[in-house]
Amino acid sequence: MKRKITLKDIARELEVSISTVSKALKNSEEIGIDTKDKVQAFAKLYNYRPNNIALSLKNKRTKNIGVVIPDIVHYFFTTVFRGIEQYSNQKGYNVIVCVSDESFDKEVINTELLANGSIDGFVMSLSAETQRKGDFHHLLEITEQGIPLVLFDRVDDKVSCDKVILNDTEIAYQAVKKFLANGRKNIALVTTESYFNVSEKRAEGYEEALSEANIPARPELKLVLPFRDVNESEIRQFFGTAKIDAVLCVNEIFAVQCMAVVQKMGMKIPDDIAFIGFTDGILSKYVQPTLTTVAQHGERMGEVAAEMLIERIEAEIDEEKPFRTKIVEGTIIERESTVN
Amino acid sequence: MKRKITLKDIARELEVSISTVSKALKNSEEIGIDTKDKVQAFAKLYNYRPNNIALSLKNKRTKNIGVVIPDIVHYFFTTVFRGIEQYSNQKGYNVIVCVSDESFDKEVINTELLANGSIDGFVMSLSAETQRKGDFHHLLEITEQGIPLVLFDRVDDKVSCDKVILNDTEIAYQAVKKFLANGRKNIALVTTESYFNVSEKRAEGYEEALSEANIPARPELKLVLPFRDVNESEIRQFFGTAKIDAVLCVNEIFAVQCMAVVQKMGMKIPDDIAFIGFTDGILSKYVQPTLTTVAQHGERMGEVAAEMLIERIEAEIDEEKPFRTKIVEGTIIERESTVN
DNA sequence: AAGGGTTACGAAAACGGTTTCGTGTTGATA
DNA sequence: TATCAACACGAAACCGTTTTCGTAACCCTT
Repeated sequence: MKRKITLKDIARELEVSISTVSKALKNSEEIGIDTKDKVQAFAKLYNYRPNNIALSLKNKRTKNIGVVIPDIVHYFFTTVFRGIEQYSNQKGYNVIVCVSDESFDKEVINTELLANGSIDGFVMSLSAETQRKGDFHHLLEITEQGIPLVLFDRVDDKVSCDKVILNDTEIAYQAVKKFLANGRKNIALVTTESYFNVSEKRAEGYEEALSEANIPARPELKLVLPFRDVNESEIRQFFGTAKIDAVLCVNEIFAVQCMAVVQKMGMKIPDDIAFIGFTDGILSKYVQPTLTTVAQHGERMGEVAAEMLIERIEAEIDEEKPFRTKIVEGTIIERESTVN
Repeated sequence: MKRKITLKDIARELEVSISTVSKALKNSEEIGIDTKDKVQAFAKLYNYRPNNIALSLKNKRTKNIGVVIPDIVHYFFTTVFRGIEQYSNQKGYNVIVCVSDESFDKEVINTELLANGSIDGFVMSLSAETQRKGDFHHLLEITEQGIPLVLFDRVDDKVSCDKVILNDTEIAYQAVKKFLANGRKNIALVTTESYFNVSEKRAEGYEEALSEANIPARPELKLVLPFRDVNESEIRQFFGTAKIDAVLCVNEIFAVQCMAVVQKMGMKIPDDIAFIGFTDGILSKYVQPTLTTVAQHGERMGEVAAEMLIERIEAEIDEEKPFRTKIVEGTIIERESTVN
């Protein structure tokens, strides 16, 4: 087993001081050419690499960024993560991921742990529980310590930091307009509990488009599904009761589940009923019929978030930049569930 | 902005030495009760937390584990990652993820970077390119340095370390047996390039089951698809040429793509043709008809991998344990694509 | 009163680097 | 020959901890 070699080892072996070795390896002008050659050759031979931890301690920067997300087995978050990881890596940063699992406590514990020197900044998306409780003290602690923080997708106005979000309201509005342009009138919304800011905003876009078309909002056209363990009978009852010819779902899973139910009920997609979902994941592409969805461009969001974060990390200390909110524009990808 | 407080700050403020503060916070017997109270109260008030980096340097352990996987936007790897993350977190470890993106170079760069002190051990799955090249020098370097390494799923015999794999051969064998028991005779295999050890092993199971049933292997029943960008016409031609009544696919995407094609060609699933895939992801559950698949229990694999890794990390230095290979048993989840 | 054992704390080294600030040696200059 | 840069290198501080070891101060013993 070859132990890792340190500056001290090289210094001892070559009978020079540690500082000389350090400088020689950085090609400092201070060191004579012979010594430099000797040190560099030795270092190369023994494959010397500086210890990251020692560097971090000295430089007070770890070149690590912390990513805290509610869930990793979830297409959207996964793509955002990829964006973050790619951009960060390319900029020389590593990524430490913590999954909050939609739990407030886990989110708090993870952030506090990482905040003690392990990372230079955070990219986060709030857990469901955090959004429901509206308790952001842990984020306040982070920002008060001067640790840069970027929130994406699941954000909250009460937290002041950089943010990256989708134009949720606008794109939901556009989706409904598309239904309307298609002659659909009875447009339903399938959504989650309202404490999710994104669902809320998508609902706003939905209502806006309807009211603009002078279609009164009808509560019986709105179905709120639980976050997990959706049961089919609820869906069946919803579509059995009201007359519906178009459905906007706030995610692709809801859309696919609803499509399966209405198909079993004998309706034809998109002739009798059209669907648009959010999250352009694999499901949307492969389900039958293929689903028209709003591509949220997760990878792009991740890139943007990482870019903003690293910019802050590397900014001069007292460069008092105001917080920005960047908006990534969704794209409606048309597939079989709407064209007819 | 509240700067992070250090031992030195507390020591200065309370006019005691740094060592006293350190000991007082650890409730050392050495320190008088009054001093302890005073220090602890002060530390609590100012929310003192030890700096992780300094601890890492001192202790020579980071409590970080490195995870290097080929792809993150991929159901199987994502679930494994979740398993790793959950187990590690619960054991007090954080997880640094690097995505090799199926590239050998990225894999090498990432591992070398992390190996310089950033992590206490690795969990990895080999990139496609690494498997194709058969070059494992970077892994050798890691293990030679005494850094624990656990490989999962995409492993190789030439690397000596702990491993976690699926019983690929056996479960593929069982899947084919299931087809046979169902009266199917013309059983196709849809697979990837052979340098993937898992595909290779699944193919072995497939062939074993056939030869056991005295069915000669027919090369025209084997379709090799590229890793990405599958084009439909190739699939169409395959199913148009040979008479096939059952298909084993080495992943769910292939299965879903093939199912879509054969359905368009007018075949009925599962009456005319049955399908079994690997990777029990969301696609399998939601596609029409739902797909019978081999659940690879990614989360379990991740847990097992993390457990083995942490065990090694925390083992006494010279505890010469032999390397182990743990096998996670797949489960065939029956759905509509096979029952009839 | 000298010796011995606690008690309660501090000094310093160590982890592995970087960097500032000397300083001894050399050669050139006056 | 005395002076002075320039050169080439080393000592030491520092980052924030932990931990070993040393040692004042006190009390108790005889």
